[in-house]
Amino acid sequence: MNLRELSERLNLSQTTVSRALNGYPEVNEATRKRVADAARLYNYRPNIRARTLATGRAMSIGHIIPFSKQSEMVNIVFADFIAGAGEVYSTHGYNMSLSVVRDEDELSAYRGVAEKGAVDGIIVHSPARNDPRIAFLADLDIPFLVHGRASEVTTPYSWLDVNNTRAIETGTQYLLDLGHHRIGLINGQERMDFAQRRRDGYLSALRSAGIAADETIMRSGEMNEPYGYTSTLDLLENDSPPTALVTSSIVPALGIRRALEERGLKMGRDISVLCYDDEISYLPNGCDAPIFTAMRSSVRNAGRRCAEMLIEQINSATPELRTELWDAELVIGTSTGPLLSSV
Amino acid sequence: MNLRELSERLNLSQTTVSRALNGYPEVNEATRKRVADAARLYNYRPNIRARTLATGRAMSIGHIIPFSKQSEMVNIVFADFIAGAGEVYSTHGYNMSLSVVRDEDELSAYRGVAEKGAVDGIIVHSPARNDPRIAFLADLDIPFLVHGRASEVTTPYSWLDVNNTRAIETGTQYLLDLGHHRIGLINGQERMDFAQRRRDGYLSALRSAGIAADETIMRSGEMNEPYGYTSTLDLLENDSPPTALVTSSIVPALGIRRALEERGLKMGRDISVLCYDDEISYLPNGCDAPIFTAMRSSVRNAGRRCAEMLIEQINSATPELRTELWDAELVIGTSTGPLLSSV
DNA sequence: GAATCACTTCAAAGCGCTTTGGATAGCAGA
DNA sequence: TCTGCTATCCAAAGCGCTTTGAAGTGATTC
Repeated sequence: MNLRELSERLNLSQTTVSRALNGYPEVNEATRKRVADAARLYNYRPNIRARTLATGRAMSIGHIIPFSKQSEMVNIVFADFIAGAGEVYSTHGYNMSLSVVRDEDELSAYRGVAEKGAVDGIIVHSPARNDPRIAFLADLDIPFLVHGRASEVTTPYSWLDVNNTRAIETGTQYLLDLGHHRIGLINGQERMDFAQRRRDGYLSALRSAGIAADETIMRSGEMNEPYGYTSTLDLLENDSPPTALVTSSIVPALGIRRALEERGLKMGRDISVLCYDDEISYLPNGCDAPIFTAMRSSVRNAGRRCAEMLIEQINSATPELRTELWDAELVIGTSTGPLLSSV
Repeated sequence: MNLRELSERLNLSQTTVSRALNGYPEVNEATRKRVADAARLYNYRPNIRARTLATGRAMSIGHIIPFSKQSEMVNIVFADFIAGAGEVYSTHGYNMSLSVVRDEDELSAYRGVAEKGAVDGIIVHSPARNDPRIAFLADLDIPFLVHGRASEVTTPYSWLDVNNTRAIETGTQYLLDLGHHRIGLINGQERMDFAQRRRDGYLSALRSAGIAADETIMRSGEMNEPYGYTSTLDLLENDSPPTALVTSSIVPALGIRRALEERGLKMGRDISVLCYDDEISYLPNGCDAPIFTAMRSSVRNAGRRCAEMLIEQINSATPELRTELWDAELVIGTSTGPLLSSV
C-alpha cells in the first residue's frame, strides 16, 4: 500500500493524504480523521527512501568505527556512547548509521557515506592527535562533530571533550598530596589525542611538584585487562617501583587489581591506584561507594550531548560550530591511601 | 554535481553515464573512460537516497537495540557482535542502521524501520523466551535473523545460537568431575532465552549426578561486575556455601574474583569458578593461558556469521530460513581445581 | 541493394514521496 | 452583484537515480 493507492481508495489527492498524515493545517479535521483511519486500516506506512529523497533529509546520523585488523579491539567506551547518542536520536526521529571500516579505508568510507545524502551529519570517534578525518569532513561540507579533540588539527570543527589534561592532573595531584612521589602511568595509546592529553596532565602535576618524569614507569598501550595486568607486574619489577599508579580506564585498572592481588599487595594500603572512569554500564566502579579512586565522567552522557549538539547544528540555519569542554569529577574510593613510610 | 549535470557536460544521456559508472557491458570502453574521468574531475558521487529509491534496495541492515530506562545497561556483548557484523557488511557494501529504542517502543520501531524500505533485513538481539518481536517481524515480511533463539516462539525463523544448554551442562559436569557437588549458579536474567537455557544445562548436569538443585545458591540478574561481587558474598554466607560457581559471563566473573579475594579465598584452590566467555575484545580471558576455566565462543564471530547468513537470505531468490547451532569450547584455566576435603 | 546483426546510445517511465502554486467553494462585507 | 477572504483540496513538478524499450550506426551477409 503506497500513497497513491491510499489516496485512490479515499478519493483524495496524494497531496491531501500526505498533508493529513503529516499534520499540516490546511486539511479539514474530518478528512484528516478519515485519512488516519484508512491508513491504519490498510496498514499504510510511508516509504522512507522516497521521503528522504523528496525532503532531502536522511534523518540519519553516521558513525564510522575504525577497525584495525591488528588490534581487533572495539573501543571500550563505544557501546555506552552509542547507547546515549542513540537515545537522543530516537527521540528526535533520527537513526544511526554505523559503518565499521578498516583503518585504511576510513576516509573513503566517509566519502561514501557522507558525500551525497546517506546521512545528515557525522560523529567522529576516537580522534588521533593529527587526525586527517577532520579536514576531510570539513571539505565534504557536511555537519560533523568530534567526540574528543585533535590537538594538531588547525581546521575549525565542532567537538565535545572532557578536559583530560586537567582530569589527570587533578588525579595525579591527589596522589601527590597523599605523599606519593613515585607514581606510574598506565596510559592508553598515545597516538590518541585523549591519551596524549592525559599524559600531559600527569607530567604537568609531576612537574609542579618538582618531580622528574621517569619513562621507566610510564606505559602506553591498548587498554584491555591483560595490559593493565602485565604493565603492573612489569612496573613492580622496577628498581624503584611506584607506590601509586594512574591509569586511563577502569578496564586496565581491573588488570592492575589482579596483578596486585597476585603479588599480595593491598590496594589503598600497599599501593594506590587511580583510574579514569567513563562509567561504563557493565563495569560500574562499585555499587554504592566507589572502589577505585577515579576521575569520573559519563561517556553515556557525552554520547547524549554529542547527539544533541550535532542535531542542533544540522537544524540551525547558520551552522556555526559548537564546542563543549567538560570536567571530570574526582571521586574517592578505597584504592588510594597515604604513602606509608615502610614501603 | 548530479547525474543530469554530469551527463550534460559529457553530452551523453543519463542512461549511458549511469551504466558506464555501474559497470554495465553495453557501453564503449572509450566512453566509459571518458565518463569515469569526468566523474572524478567533478567529484561526482551518486545520491544514495535516489539510488535506493530507484533500485528498491536500501543496502542497509537494521539492528534494534532495546534499552530499558531502569537498567540503562548495554548488552555486554553488543560492541563485539556489532564489530563482527559490521566488518562483513562493509565488505558486502551494506551498512548498519542502529536504532536504540525504549523497551515499550520496540515493536513500533521495528515497524518504522522495517515496513517500508529503510533496511533490507534486520538482526534481532537478545531474544527473550517468548519474544513478541519474532512473530511481528515475520508478519512484516522482511528478512530477519535472530542472534539466539526464543524457546517459546512457534513461528519459524532464522537464527544463529550457541548451544547454551550443552555449554553450561559441560561446564557444570567438569566441576562435578572435579568432585564438587555444591555448585552455585550466578546466571543472567532468566527472562532472556540464553540464560534460561544455561540454567537448564546447569540443572541437567546436577540431575544426572543425582544432586538436587538448591535455589538458595542460584542467582539471576543483570550481568555487571557488582552483581557478581554481591552474589558471591551472598552465596558465601549460605549455611552450606558452594565450593564452585558457574557464571554467565566474564564480567560477573570479575566481580566474583573481587569478592573471593576480599574474603581471602583463592580461586582454583579454595573455590572453583567457571564462566561463559564470549571473548569480549577488551576483557580477554588472560593473554596466553586462560585465567578462568570457561566455556568459550566468540561473539565477534557470531556477529560475522549472522551478517553473512542474513545477507545470503536477502540475496537468495527463495528465502528459506537458515539456522546454525554452535558449540562452545571448554578451556581450562586456573580458576578451577579439585574439591579439597578440608573445605 | 536489402536484410541482419552486434554494438552503442538514448528518451522516457518509473521509484513513492513532498511541496509549490493554483483552483474551488462558501461566505461576509461593500 | 461583486470583491475579497478563508478554508479545503488538487494537479503537477520535482527529488536523482535505474531500467525498459527502442533507435541509430556501421559492418556483415545474402
